[in-house]
Amino acid sequence: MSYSIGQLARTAETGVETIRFYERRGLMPEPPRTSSGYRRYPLDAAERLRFIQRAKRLGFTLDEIGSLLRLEAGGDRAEVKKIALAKLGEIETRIADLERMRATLCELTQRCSGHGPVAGCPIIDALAEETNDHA
Amino acid sequence: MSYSIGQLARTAETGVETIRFYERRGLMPEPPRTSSGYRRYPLDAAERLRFIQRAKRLGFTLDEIGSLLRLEAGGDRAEVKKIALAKLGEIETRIADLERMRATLCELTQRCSGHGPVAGCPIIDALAEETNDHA
DNA sequence: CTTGACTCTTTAGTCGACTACAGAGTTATG
DNA sequence: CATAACTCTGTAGTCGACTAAAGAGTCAAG
Repeated sequence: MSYSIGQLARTAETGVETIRFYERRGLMPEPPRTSSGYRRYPLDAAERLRFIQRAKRLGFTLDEIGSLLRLEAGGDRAEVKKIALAKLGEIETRIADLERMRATLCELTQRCSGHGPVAGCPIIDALAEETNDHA
Repeated sequence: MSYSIGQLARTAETGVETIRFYERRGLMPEPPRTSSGYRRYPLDAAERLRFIQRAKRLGFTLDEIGSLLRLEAGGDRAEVKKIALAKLGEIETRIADLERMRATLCELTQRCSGHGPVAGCPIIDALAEETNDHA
């Protein structure tokens, strides 16, 4: 048995267009075709799509996922770990950036009474002031 | 005195194209022009650009910054706080998402020896396995 | 007065990951 | 066998925030 692209999409809970897009991007191998040109997918194609989805949830880009898939099919474990550690570093940087924003916004929203005119609003003041440019 | 667009760009440490882009987006008001059509900016234009930059660093989109600028010129403090709280919520959501990724990646990279073939690599296994689909 | 730096408008390209559409052919169902 | 649902290719649009480039006009310095 094999899947049509629509069956595969339903099985892997993704879109038909997405599968074709992944094929163009080199993430999904080109499947065999029927005589009329329809794609026929082996059953494990769904697992490959799931792999992609899980990797996406971990923050990997499609290019990185492409590398991981190539490594899966015979690669060095060191390479895999390198990619994962790089991603971990990126994510930690993004968290740190967001934490800084969170801290500032948290403080400003707490200091803002939330009523009255905008004059003297700590939030607007923080954005407008020419001092305090170290946020 | 007033700025040419290039002088303003240098003063506010941004690009000429960016200023024109902000004008099109409605973030910067259309300045008066010289007889030959060159933009002449009042000195406080630089402060408006700084406002935009600070707001961007706090995670606001250009549309939100547009709202904040409109509120600055006479609005309700409640509106400002509402926007800021919404942004704070967004950021906390993004942090939570990233923390989840971080935890998973952290665990996987620690469990991965980093040498040998890819077979049995915990990272690849986690992505490939049909179980454990709750990350 | 010439040269180079600046500015003008309009249009298009970038990144990432899709998503949509047009127009044509194919397959499955009643 | 008609019709609906599916699939094909190729192209273009989306979001957000710019960035670049083309081609023409303007301004300042020597």
